[in-house]
Amino acid sequence: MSAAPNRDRQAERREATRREIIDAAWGIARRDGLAAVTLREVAAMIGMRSPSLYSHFDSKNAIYDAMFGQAWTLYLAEMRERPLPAAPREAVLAIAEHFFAFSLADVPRYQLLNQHAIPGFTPSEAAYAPSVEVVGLLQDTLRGLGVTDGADVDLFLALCGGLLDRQLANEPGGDRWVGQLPRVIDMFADEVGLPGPSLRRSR
Amino acid sequence: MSAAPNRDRQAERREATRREIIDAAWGIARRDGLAAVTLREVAAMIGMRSPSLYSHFDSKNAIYDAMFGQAWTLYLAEMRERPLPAAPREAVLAIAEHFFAFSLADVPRYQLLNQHAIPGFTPSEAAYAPSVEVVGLLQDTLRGLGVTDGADVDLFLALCGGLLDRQLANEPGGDRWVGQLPRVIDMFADEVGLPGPSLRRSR
DNA sequence: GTCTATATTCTGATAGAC
DNA sequence: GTCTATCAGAATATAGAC
Repeated sequence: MSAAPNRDRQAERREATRREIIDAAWGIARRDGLAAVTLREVAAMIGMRSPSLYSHFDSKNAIYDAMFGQAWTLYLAEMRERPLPAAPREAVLAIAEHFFAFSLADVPRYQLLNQHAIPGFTPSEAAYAPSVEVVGLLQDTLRGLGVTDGADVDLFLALCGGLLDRQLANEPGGDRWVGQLPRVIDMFADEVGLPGPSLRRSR
Repeated sequence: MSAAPNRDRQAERREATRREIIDAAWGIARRDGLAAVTLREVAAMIGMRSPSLYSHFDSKNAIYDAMFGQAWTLYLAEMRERPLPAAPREAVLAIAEHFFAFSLADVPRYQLLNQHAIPGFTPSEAAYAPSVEVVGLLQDTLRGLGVTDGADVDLFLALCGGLLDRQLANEPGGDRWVGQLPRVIDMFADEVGLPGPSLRRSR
């Protein structure tokens, strides 16, 4: 019931080209910002002309869409394979630290995933799916640690995003805000009643 | 030592035209978003042609710059004339509620003032000045309430921004995040040691 | 699938008459 | 100060040959 070998090779080649396009777009975004991504330059980076991209993506936004889905899928995979400390308070901090590290490692990626950085772009349902899964996994994980209220999950995301956004907006590259993460996680853990010693004093 | 009356009238007229241009730009931004502001449409809204705008502003970014300065100046004025409750905890909540109301009343304005929403735009020092004054006034006010550490001011801004950003990004028009403001201010007040009863139970 | 060539549209900005 | 006319350039996207 499998397709002919020739078909497999073609599909593989197509997928490889799609990935080349997406990688080139990420490269431009990291170098010059998300808005600087143009079809001409994406094509040029992989030795193509811009119209050829339309053999692989229906539009420019379809490229952003693929980037969005790919990045959330990567984050989901990292979440799944990442071991967590047994102590609830330490575990919540580890989740937040992972999110911070992922975000700070690639700011344009953070802007695409978490801010509305591209005017005309709204992710498709398919690309949105892994981000929904991330939130679901986060909810399950937090529930396992004792955080059962959905509003508490919202609060956790707001606290993390608040530190990250201020850091990136006011002092990119510094740690004036993100350095307060243990303190904020302590506040959160106290608020929702997680046991364990203070994260700040025990370090 | 004053200028001739004719000069005053001319200066007034010039200032009025500048304000017309800025108001038209705000109108477009509120209707279609910040990025939708074009010189052609700004000019059309006040019965002009786009090249005429260059008699009043050096560039499109100079218009954004004036909008930025104007909005922060307005917020600064509102802060100054707004009375605060005597109880520290209530006062901090009132400051945050004012910030939320101002932000939610005009989302594109919030994006211009607090997010990096315009790719090529960086505010000039002159336009930035009132925003620095706002932070200074906030620091002074919080100090008067017992919040003396600069890191605590950073924390306050991160907490407020975190709720606002998540609300606007995920559920504009709702109150799933901003409704948690009293809770978050309670957390902040507890953390920095402000006296007074819980804001949630006393309401 | 990739190419050349081009359509279409829009942008901010400038030149120069009045 | 405002206008007409235009520049110079960018962008996404399409048509059709190969």
